[in-house]
Amino acid sequence: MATIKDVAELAGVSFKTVSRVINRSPHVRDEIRQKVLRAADALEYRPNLHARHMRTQRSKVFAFISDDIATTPFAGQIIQGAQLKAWQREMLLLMFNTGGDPAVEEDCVKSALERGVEGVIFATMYHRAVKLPKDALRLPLVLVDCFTRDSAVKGVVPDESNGGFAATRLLLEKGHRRIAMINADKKYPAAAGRYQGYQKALRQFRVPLEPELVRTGGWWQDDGYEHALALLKMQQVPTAIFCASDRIALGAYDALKEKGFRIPEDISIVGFDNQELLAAHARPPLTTMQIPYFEMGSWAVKQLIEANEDEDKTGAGLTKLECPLIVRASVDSPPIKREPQSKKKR
Amino acid sequence: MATIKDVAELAGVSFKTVSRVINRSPHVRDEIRQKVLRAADALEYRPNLHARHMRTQRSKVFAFISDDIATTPFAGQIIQGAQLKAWQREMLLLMFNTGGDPAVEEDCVKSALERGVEGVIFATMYHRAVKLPKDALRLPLVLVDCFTRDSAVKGVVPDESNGGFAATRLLLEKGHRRIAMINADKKYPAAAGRYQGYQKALRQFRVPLEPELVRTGGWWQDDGYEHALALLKMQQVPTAIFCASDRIALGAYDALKEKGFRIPEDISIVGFDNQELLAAHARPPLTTMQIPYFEMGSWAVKQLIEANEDEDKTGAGLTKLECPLIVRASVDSPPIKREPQSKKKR
DNA sequence: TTGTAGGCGTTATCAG
DNA sequence: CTGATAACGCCTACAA
Repeated sequence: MATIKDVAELAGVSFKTVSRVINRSPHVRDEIRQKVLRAADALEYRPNLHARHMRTQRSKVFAFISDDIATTPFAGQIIQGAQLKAWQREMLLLMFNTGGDPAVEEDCVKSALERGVEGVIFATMYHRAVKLPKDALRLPLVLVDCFTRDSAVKGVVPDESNGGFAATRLLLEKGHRRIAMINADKKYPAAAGRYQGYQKALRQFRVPLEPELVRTGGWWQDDGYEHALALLKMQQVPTAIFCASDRIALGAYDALKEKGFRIPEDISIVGFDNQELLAAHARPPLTTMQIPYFEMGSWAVKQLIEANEDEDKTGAGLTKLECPLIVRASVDSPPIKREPQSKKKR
Repeated sequence: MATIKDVAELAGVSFKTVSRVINRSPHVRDEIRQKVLRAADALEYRPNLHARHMRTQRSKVFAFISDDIATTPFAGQIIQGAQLKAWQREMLLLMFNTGGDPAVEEDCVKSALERGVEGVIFATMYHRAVKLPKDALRLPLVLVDCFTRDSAVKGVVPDESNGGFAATRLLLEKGHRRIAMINADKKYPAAAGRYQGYQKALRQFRVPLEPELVRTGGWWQDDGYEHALALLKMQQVPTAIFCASDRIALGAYDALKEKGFRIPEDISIVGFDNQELLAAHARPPLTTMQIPYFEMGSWAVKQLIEANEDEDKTGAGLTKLECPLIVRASVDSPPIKREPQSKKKR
């Protein structure tokens, strides 16, 4: 690879002049600038960023540390959000994957330190509390989809509660009054938040919360299937179900279809996550809440960049990003009320 | 951050001795080594890899350039495979995302060059032919899930044909003789390969290929649904369907269920991709072929490392990695043959 | 507007 | 076994 000196020699100037041209210093005669540019082009010169970093202490690299990138389809969105924003500022992302192992996490931070990264994005693949690896705070740090118990670090998570609220409100606005929720265990912040939103919406519409309409279990299709089945066996079947995940919703789909209920004519369904693969291609396509993974990734990098530019913009605290409603075809008005009927399989 | 000289001073030795200790040179007295190690520890010394790189020309970084990481759930597996293998060798991955834009691809390569990466992994999110960005060949390069028309570059793709063969063979071994295939357009190497395998298996079992059993369209649930519907309308309904993707298979699921066919009692189904989210949690869980994304990522990095160690191991050519069969519950023997029945909805 | 000296933190070479 | 000196490619400070 050609160096700055090679270019200087070919252009017949000192290497410092080349340096000025490369760095867009205004103090170079235009004629000379052209000459240098031509020489650089001819030699296919590329500045060596490692060398530059040694002088400037700016590596133009962030570390992206995640717990488990492979098992969830969301990782890509966070990464892309982060990557795109970084690319705009000519920054790059160095990938680390810890598998959730604290020892590996420490090694990652160590490695990031050795490479002089200018900041760290620490991302988890589901919304949860984390313990920071040692030394993590020696660098500018932003948390994505997670938080520390003391929230002493800057971070971003989805606004679960508002999401649950919006999902439930949609159903209420359509006229539903008997709305079930199939939730996951409330030990998950996502489940707890979405449930809060559900409650709040009911309250706002003065619909009493009926505990037997709220069912709790796992995040998966099976859970949705079983709970939906139970819901369908009730004396008075709900006219709508808010599911805490798209997977739960699709499990519910299976149960409803099996029992001969039509979606959305008989029962409306709302999911959560907007997993393209599932939600957009279900029959009927699923109305759901999107989690702003892309935006969280992008937001994190933005914070890092701003903190780098403005020393005092470092700060702490948790930011919540809105979950947009994705309207598809699984929600409609409730069926017109008939004479109370004895429950039977149609 | 402490430097090698700080450590030397604290330990009361020359900085070169510290360097020796850091680099595990055997030519240091043990007593001095301990002293240096203690000093390094006390100062929390970390070698500056940029500085090291300047001397050694070894950045210990590979570039991972992908076209579109966010829209497919597979990206994470490739990345993790690559990342893990790299991590074993103390190498890191620098992420680039091109969005498929050739101009951006060039910028990525340029950027990779500036940062002195030791190799490039160029990955696409579905199996296809690519044109290499300019200058890409100035670096050791490995293609993942794609290939160049002239296959002058080293690369790795799934063995689609063998996968299609194994899927079909499973069905044949179970006793099926009337096996439909719902495929995607054969312009996709994946579709073409899987179809080849289907043909080969039939041939091997001396089952004549019936063109009306082979249906072609897109990769999605809708396609599977429509084609399955058409298949069910045939005079003689197939006893098994090999679907070129899990999404197609799940669309077929919907159609079969709607028409009252049971899986696998009436009709067996095999998919392709092993998308955990879809296949493992379908009702019934879907038997399918796994695409070795993780292995491809890992393989790519391994090649790069070996090429770095052995100049002459660079070479070209396409490697095909096996697609393992994932047995779940959607395949069984064909139903016992009855009197030919008039086709009717059950 | 241009050029020279010095140093960023390492490792390589070669004496001692 | 240990240490002085040079070099990697670039940028900063200062001088011309």
